[in-house]
Amino acid sequence: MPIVPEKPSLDDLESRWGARWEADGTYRFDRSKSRDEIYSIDTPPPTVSGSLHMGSLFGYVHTDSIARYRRMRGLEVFYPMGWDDNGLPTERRVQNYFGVQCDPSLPYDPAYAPPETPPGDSGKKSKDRPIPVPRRNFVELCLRLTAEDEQAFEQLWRRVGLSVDWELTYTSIGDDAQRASQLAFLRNLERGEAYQSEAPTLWDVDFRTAVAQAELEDREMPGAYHAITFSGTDGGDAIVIETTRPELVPACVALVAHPDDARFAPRFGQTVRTPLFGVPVPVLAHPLADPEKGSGIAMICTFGDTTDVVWWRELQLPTRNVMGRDGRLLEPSPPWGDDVDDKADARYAELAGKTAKQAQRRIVEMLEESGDLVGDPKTITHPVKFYEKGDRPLEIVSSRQWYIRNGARDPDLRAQLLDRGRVLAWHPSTMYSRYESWVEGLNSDWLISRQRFFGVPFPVWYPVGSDGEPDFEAPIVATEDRLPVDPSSDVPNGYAEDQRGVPGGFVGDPDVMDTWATSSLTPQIATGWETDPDLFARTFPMDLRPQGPEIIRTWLFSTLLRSILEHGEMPWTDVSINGWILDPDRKKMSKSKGNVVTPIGVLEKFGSDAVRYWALNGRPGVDTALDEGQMKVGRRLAIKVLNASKFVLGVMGEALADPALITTPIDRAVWVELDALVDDATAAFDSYDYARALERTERFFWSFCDDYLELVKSRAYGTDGSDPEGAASARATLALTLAALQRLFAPHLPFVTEEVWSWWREGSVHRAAWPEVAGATAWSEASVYRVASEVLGAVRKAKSDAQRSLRTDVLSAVVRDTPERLAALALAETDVREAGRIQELITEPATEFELTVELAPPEEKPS
RNA sequence: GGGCGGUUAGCUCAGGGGUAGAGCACUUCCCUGACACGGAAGGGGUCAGAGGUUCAAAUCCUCUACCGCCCACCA
Repeated sequence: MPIVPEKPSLDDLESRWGARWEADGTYRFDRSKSRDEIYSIDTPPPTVSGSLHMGSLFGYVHTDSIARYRRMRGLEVFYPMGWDDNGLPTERRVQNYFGVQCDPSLPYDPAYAPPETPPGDSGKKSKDRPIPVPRRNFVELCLRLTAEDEQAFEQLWRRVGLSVDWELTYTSIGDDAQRASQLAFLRNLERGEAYQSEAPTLWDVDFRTAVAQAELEDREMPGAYHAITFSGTDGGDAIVIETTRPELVPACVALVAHPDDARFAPRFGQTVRTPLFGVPVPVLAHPLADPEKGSGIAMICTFGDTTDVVWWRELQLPTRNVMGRDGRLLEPSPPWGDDVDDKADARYAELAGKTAKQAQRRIVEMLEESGDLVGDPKTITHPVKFYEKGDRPLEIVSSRQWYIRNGARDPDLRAQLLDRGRVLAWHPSTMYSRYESWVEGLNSDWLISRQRFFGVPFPVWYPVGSDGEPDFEAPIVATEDRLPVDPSSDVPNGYAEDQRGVPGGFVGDPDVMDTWATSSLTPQIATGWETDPDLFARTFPMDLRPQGPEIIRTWLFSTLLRSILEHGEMPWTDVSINGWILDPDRKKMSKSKGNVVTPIGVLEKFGSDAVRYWALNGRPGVDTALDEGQMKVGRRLAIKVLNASKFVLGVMGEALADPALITTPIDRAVWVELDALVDDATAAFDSYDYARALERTERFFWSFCDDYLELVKSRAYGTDGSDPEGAASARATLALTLAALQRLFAPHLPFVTEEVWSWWREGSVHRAAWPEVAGATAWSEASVYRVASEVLGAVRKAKSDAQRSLRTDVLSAVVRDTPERLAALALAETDVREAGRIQELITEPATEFELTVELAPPEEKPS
């Protein structure tokens, strides 16, 4: 006998069932299953940066619904969680939170304690200078803060009902992740896929690190074209160029125009002199020069932008570097030879030490004084390259870095990556084009080294020659059995610690890897690559990679690349790309406006199922507005599930969902519709369209409550005992439909479905079998259910129009409709009359549906 | 500059050759024996614009406009 609470409620479902699932191990991964019985998910490790926002919830809920669906389909779901605690966001947060800054030159202090009253996450920048902290102490602070954040995230994920197996959790800075990162790197190195190179590199002057192509973004910035005169030699006229970066005039190594540009063709091969410094530079031709831009001829500097790098490389120009790694102009003067203006060094000295901005102001004054500035600068806005997390434009400096080949310089590899991307099942399919345009636009190999502190170090040392200089051409690599290693504290085989940094000894590679170098290995890290071959064989390649659209070029591409390089196969078969969260009304949320929506806040206000309902209404890949209205609707749905379940269980008693008992035509008709729903929802989930599955299920459910329950109520109660077979049919249909609906809703509303399932079924609904199409057949051409629903609805409308209660008796009702539909109606006449309180039902053939009713007169109210 | 989406009711969005849909908001009614954390009903739309294909277009094709995103060597 079902045990139904007197007053069902959504209160506390999260904590009650959350604890029960944990205790029962409901989502525990059973690793005895074989690969074809397993569904394996490459969960995105959220960046543990201290803030939990609604965007974090959105995509994860989508994935969870997919995971729950697959689990109910009988697959064992491998659903781990990872934490991305590696890298710059953490470093930056630790700096701000504790008011410290890493100083790698300081020795480790085992007794170190952070400031007693750290500034915390107040959001205000401390006026105090940051306290310098040794590197290893700094890393410890990072670990300490991320551990707290990871707790907060786990609590949030549990609350929202993610069905992950929390025993499978990994972190991107943990030993396993470090080992995998270093191992994969060593394998890349062995196969020649990783290499070192000294080259011009995009450089963030604030973070003082190199930056990869994938981390760039353009920002529209104000700038100005400065027209500047280069005086001719060899009897030629002066040439006017336009530049937005006049401060780089001292770095100029040539002028360049398009080979077909008749204005400059006579000057090709001639020499001109730079203003102020009088440095002779050649006038050259290159097809990349755009005759339409500026004055049609550009100055090439080392280096103002990436085009300069191309020209410098392809025209084999000398280097005249002026930009320092701190974003200030270098001292002393760049190498410009002897044949220069007498005042060249003195003039440059006025610029040296200044930031690019300051230097620009000064050099413009100098150019005005010397008369080399033509007219006033013309202000423009133009796109400037920034590191996506940075605040100042990137500079280009020459530095030694590690790279991994990614197809940018290898047409065969690029073609292979495009082909592989095409066989991935993209959900939605249009997302492939983003991958394609990224791969087609790759212009450099993947720069994986970063001049930072908190990250996975390169497992590499360099021998130090007798001159005290490291030999970068002959790296000493760690052996695989020693991983993970930290070359700044570990010693290479065959050396001793006292040989560190001395002639004839060694030094460790000081850099750490790009976070994507680790994140690109999440499939390997999660599945136990090279550490747990048994697990690896059961879970790799994985089935699904869910992720956001903004990291297709980073996470998705790099993961695919490394899997192809290491395993020669794809890391997964399917990828689902979730949409973006938009603020309500596209207004920016801010604390001052008081309209910030926090996950915890809405989860408490509406309940987890309601918030999931909102998220799951966002179509795959479609940007979705944050909408508390949808959460309200979700809450109402969850309450309806409680009440409808309570009612159905009360009416049907101990009835079985035995199809053989379903003999009444309208019950058969409902069963047919249920079959269609199951078919629809299953197909939707199979194509990763959780939103469609939810929408269809919800639509059926409301009609089931409004119409079917009303229609069969009376018959199912069977109070007069006149139709025992009809009562049994109704009860069996109720049982069948309720069981199906509870399971169809389970991936979306895990808490309320588990609650109502527990009232009458053994075990978790989340381990119950997904409903199957039964192959039901109806007893009538027209759907008895639909005709009866329509008549019932018309009766309700008539009562509502008359402003009468739905309890009002109908003395007589005349239904006009097609003969076919009237025949269908006849099969449900008793149910319709009971539900509508119709005393006499008359039918007349017609071409279309029409209903007229005569209502009982209102009762005199007793005074 | 190249590409991908989008434009449907006041709002948030489904639908995708055959009479325009849902929820919210609004109006009216109903405390009916599951549900007032309810329920019933109603008003409200030239489906961005223009052309084309078709017996029939919100839906397919072409172009235009605007919005968003991705990519691009950005002097």
